[in-house]
Amino acid sequence: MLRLTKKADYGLMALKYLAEQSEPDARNAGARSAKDIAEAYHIPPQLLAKILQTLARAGMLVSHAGTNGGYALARSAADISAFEVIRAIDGPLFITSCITIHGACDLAGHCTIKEPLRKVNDSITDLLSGISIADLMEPADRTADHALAGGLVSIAR
Amino acid sequence: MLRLTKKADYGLMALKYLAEQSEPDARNAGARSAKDIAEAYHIPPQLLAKILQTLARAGMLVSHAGTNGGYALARSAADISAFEVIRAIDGPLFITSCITIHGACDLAGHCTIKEPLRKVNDSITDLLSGISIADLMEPADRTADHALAGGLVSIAR
DNA sequence: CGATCTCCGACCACTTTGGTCTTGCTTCCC
DNA sequence: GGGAAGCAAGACCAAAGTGGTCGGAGATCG
Repeated sequence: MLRLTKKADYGLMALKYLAEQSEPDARNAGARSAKDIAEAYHIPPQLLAKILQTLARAGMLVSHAGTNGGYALARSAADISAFEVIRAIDGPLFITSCITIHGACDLAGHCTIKEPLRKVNDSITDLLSGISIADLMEPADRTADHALAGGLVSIAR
Repeated sequence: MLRLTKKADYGLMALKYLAEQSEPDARNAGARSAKDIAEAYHIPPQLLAKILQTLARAGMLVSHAGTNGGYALARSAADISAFEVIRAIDGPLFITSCITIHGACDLAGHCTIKEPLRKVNDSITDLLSGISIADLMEPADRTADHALAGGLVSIAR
């Protein structure tokens, strides 16, 4: 269905939340517990915890255990792309099922449509790569226009 | 995982096959049985049959029962977009799970990332809408370049 | 008219996803 | 140093969606 999973959704929301919280001041190093984030968005705490762990393992977040611990962005919000997040959570994304990591189609010579679709796949990848967590924080309208017209992709209607 | 299902893959392949077969001459009105197409691509015949039924119901194919019957394109290959096919088979595609047909997010006010992602969603929709079955038939390299550079989307690397 | 071919709709099994529970480890505060 | 707060990591479960199969209904042609 060409949709990204709820987990990826949650991950993006959490990153955006962390980016917002850590920005205004460095009062508490921007560390927020998984529970806090989960409550802010009304999502299952334990599920979010697992997602945050994944992102921490992928190097996008740093975790701090113990009292007053939590998660914080490992990098600047502008340096984390939506594609990176989705890839970390949902795994490598391939638009067609016949495109494997080896680039070989399981239908060998029969599948003749994979090449054009691979181009589409690349386009989507590029599109998502050009959108950072920082972009998500901007006012809705400006955000997309910025991301789309800001040098990466332009759509001609 | 942002992937389209095998069914959609099969559907696109079948449409491409029908477009190719019906093009050179109108010997048999371009009608091909589901079994023929399935054998050509080595995919389960009955599964393909179901997919073709769906496409027929969506108005992209016309079916003809009985001996020497089969399916044929209802329109020109250039008038059928990849998006239309995917939408018919996999249902409406929404990149985020919180974007419903009503446009309302199930997390009410909490979900703050849906607006930027909706733009991404629209971009992908436009991208797929600009690719027709006819485009799939062209030589691989020219195809994507044509579809991408041919007025719809341009990628700046 | 009837045999055969093809479409058509319901049905079933498996994988993936979303979500929960349990256990253990690390850090901070008293 | 002991306990509480919080992360880490694993198994586990239920629901949904996907991939695939089966038997019947209807049309065509000899």
